[in-house]
Amino acid sequence: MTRKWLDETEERAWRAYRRMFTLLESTLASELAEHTGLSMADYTVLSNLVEVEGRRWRLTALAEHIRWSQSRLSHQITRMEERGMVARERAEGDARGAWVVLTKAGLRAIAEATPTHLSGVRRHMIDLLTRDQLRELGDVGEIVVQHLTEDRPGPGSTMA
Amino acid sequence: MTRKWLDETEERAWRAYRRMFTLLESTLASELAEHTGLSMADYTVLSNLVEVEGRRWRLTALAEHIRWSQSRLSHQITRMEERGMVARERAEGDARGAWVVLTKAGLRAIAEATPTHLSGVRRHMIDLLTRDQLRELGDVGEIVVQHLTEDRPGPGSTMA
DNA sequence: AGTCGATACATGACACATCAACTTCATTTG
DNA sequence: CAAATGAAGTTGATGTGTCATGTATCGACT
Repeated sequence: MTRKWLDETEERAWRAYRRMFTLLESTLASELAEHTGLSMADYTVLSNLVEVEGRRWRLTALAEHIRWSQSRLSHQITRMEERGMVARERAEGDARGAWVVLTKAGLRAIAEATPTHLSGVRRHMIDLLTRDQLRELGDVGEIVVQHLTEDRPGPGSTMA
Repeated sequence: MTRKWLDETEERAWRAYRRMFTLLESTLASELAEHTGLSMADYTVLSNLVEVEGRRWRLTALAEHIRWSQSRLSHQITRMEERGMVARERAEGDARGAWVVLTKAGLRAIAEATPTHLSGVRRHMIDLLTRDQLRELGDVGEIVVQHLTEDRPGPGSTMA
């Protein structure tokens, strides 16, 4: 039962990583909610819309990009639509499809939220680390990501 | 709008980190669910119970430890109680309080789940990294964690 | 044209998380 | 010691995610 699965260095890395995520996420989420009224889910959708040509995504493509299930995205878009931040448009040339497009209100919202959010990212993480640590973190992330995308399952995720 | 908030190195680190988490989490969650029928939430509770003296926690203490709200934990415990993995016991000496204790079934469940889970952690992350990278990751995590616990808010989190 | 299997998306039921009360007991304090 | 304050947990309403399924359309093949 008390057999060790990870040695000391490994366990320390794993625990620290996990705790970092938990704390960081909840801090960023509450700062974002407090300053802008957006949830992380909202932010994910909006920020992905704003940084793309035409400010529109096909539902499925976006879902895949942010690793959400189609269903989750569809529900989320429905709710955001009700709040006027995005709109659906029928896709020309494919009568099944639809675009999610950013509205003026959505654009305003993300424009306001971005500084808040990224300054939090900076204060609570980026600025605490050296250039080397940032590079290491990038390397580590990319290694793991690459491993996990060498075919692997699809959606069923938790966030962006 | 296209003003840069993070430089290239910073943005790469941030994106890689985030993507790593998303992928890792969903992979580990589905492997765990498939092999053991437990959710990550179940695993979090069980693993924290098993590694402590007496295999019991006071509700509030556990909630704080894993950074959940009391309410969330209470609901989760109720559901796990229905499945027979944990039980509540009234606390002696404090008639308001209650202990969550691990049951035999819960012990069996976590004993089975741990190898599955940690081998996933290993395969999908630990074994991909060098010792130095593990140490760096540990350092980075601890730096951020320390910063975020220098008073900071409480619960309102998302996971363990 | 007609069938068939895939694709794009929506939906409703259910599981889980969050939020704001609420209950019960402990502790402080005037 | 009574009243107030606070701590420990619970509960129910509501918001959000998941799963299985439904509907429409597309594309290919006959």
